[in-house]
Amino acid sequence: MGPGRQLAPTEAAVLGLLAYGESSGYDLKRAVDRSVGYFWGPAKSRIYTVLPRLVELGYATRRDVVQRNRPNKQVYRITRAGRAAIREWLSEPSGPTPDRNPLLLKVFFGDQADPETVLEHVRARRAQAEQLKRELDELDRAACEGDDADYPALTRVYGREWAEAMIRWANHVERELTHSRTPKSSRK
Amino acid sequence: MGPGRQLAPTEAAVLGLLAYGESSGYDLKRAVDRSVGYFWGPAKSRIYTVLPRLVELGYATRRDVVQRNRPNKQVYRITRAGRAAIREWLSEPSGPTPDRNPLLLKVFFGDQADPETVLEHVRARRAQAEQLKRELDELDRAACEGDDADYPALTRVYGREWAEAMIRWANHVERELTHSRTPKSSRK
DNA sequence: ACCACCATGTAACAGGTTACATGATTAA
DNA sequence: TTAATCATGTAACCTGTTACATGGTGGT
Repeated sequence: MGPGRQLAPTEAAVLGLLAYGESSGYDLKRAVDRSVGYFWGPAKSRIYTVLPRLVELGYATRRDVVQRNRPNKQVYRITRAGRAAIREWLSEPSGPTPDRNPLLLKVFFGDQADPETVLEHVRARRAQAEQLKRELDELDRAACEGDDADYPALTRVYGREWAEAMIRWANHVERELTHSRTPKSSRK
Repeated sequence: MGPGRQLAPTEAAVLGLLAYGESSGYDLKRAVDRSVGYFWGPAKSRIYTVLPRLVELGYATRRDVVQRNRPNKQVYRITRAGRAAIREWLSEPSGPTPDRNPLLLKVFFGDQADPETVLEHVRARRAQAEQLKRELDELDRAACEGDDADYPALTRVYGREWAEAMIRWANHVERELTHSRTPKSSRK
């Protein structure tokens, strides 16, 4: 038994979903897209790579399901060790923020291009944020289960908060970069 | 001359900083930390790896600087092709959002641990956000140059907006998860 | 006839991290 | 004497991506 090097995020995501019931790689890919997809969206190939790994580690078992009229499946089921592994992972601190924002990099060096270029990037990102809000509304409607602590709902609230911050910022950038070519430092 | 496969973010960051004047890997590491560090912070080894690459691509030149009383340097200077490469990179759309938020993953699966665990993560993140705000204030004070379009300042505004969204969200989570163990769905 | 969905995987590559290795000078 | 700063790099590893490969079934 692996004494326990800790879980990578995708491993944790897959294992976490597996905790709600056994499923195949194909199923998991869809489950990911419909749940954690907007803040953790691995390629399907990654899911298929991760699953045998989890079996190796003793965190899941694999079972062959024969089907007629469609391809057979490999169905995975979480083990007790697997559940322990998630709890373990959940209790470890997640490293600092995930920095890494290529858009900001482009804005930072914006003086090496013309303002229009930067504006396009920012507007595109704002459109994405608006799209995200719509998707979150969709998810809210689809979920709508709960009373007690609804954790997925909390992540949707985050998504919305993030999207709104993004939109506010985009508007700010637009104001700064368009009409007001006047020397002005309106530090908020 | 490389016809141009496009720049990776770290390459762009290094090249972008090089545009303000020649410098060594060591200098660049510090420049990164003091400028784009809070949204793009590569390890120093990455910087040292990237620099010779940029020379290979014809985007920078390297020059040996002999020093007394301290180690010699390799000093890099951006070329005309290098400047063109940044403009090129700036004009390309940056892919969607960088999803990838391990903290949210932990929150999402929060029901597989106890609420206290989740709260600790969220509080830790809020503390980081508050720290970031302080650092941004610091940077604002240090910068304070400009009239005309001040791009770095725009990225700091983003940082602040992000931090504040994070703090609001953390407070929300705290309210939801602490005293109110009551079945309630206060969809904002 | 064609496309979408079901279903699984491999191979090549990219982009990054940590840890290791070295060594002089200067300030406390 | 001990630690920080200056200074550069390599090696091993991890996590992830895209593109490729295959093939039956069911709806339009």
